[in-house]
Amino acid sequence: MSINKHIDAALELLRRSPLKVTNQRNDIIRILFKNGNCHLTAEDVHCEVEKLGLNISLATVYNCLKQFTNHKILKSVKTSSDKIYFDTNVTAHHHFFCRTTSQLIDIDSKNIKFSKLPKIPGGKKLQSVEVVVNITD
Amino acid sequence: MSINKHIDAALELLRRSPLKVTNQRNDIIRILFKNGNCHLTAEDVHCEVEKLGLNISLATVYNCLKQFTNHKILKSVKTSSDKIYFDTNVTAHHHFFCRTTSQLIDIDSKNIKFSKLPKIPGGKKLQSVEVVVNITD
DNA sequence: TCGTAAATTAGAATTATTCTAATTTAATGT
DNA sequence: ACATTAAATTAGAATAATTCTAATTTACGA
Repeated sequence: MSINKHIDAALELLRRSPLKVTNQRNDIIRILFKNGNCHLTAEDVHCEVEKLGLNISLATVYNCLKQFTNHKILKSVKTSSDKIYFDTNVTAHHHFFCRTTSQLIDIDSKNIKFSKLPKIPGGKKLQSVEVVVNITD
Repeated sequence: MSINKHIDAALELLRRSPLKVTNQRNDIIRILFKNGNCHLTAEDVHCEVEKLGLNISLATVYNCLKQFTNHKILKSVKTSSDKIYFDTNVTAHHHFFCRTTSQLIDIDSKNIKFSKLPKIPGGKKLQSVEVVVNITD
């Protein structure tokens, strides 16, 4: 068991999920959550895997990130960049996206409030409201 | 000259831009703007090109859409889908994105109001605030 | 310990998009 | 009108991110 609360919490989510607990999944969770909240691409994670000398294929990295997202261990974020970012913060929140550096920064949901929201089209259900505040250098 | 205001306005924007006015660009503008506000992918546009028997290559469709976006004749929208949607509405506004049907629906900016927005990180400049209201069937 | 469904893997395939390099064209100045 | 030239068009190759395939391995409940 690690000393890192974020890692422990995520490992716990994995154990409670219907997903099987494998060495690869444990390793990937340790990589993702070791620095608290962050935004990593599949390639970022795979680089870290290589750096640590772990043998986890790129396909497995993609599979795990997708499954973790399906099971609310991660959240995926799309921006005007062409990569998928995986966010270790699964609570409702928003993002700054810097178009110069392609960097994502969390915005706590208490820092964005709406005084007006539109009516949901008939027959549809609200799922989530995502705000991206685009910034530049 | 067409009878369609949207088409005429967009053709006018093209003429006023530094871009050269070509048959392909005029044709693509007619396809994009004939139905007023809409959200099309490059593939959508190319299908319509084929259907009309116009000979415009896919590469040209991509080039034109990108140039139109650079010159504010179009706006590009990224969603949790993996395609770029091109929006004929270039004014500030937001979107519903239906995750079931992959359909985009405009939200007029007067229907979303903020009572609180976050402070922009130091050294950065605000570019735009984009809201996506995700919905499902 | 066994059985089986799920996970992993290497590499191929796919998808959307961009690039390349040769050809054609639009718009400018004469 | 005509030549000039930078921009646009094109087919097809290339790229980049991601997903798929099919064979092998593994986790874990019975």
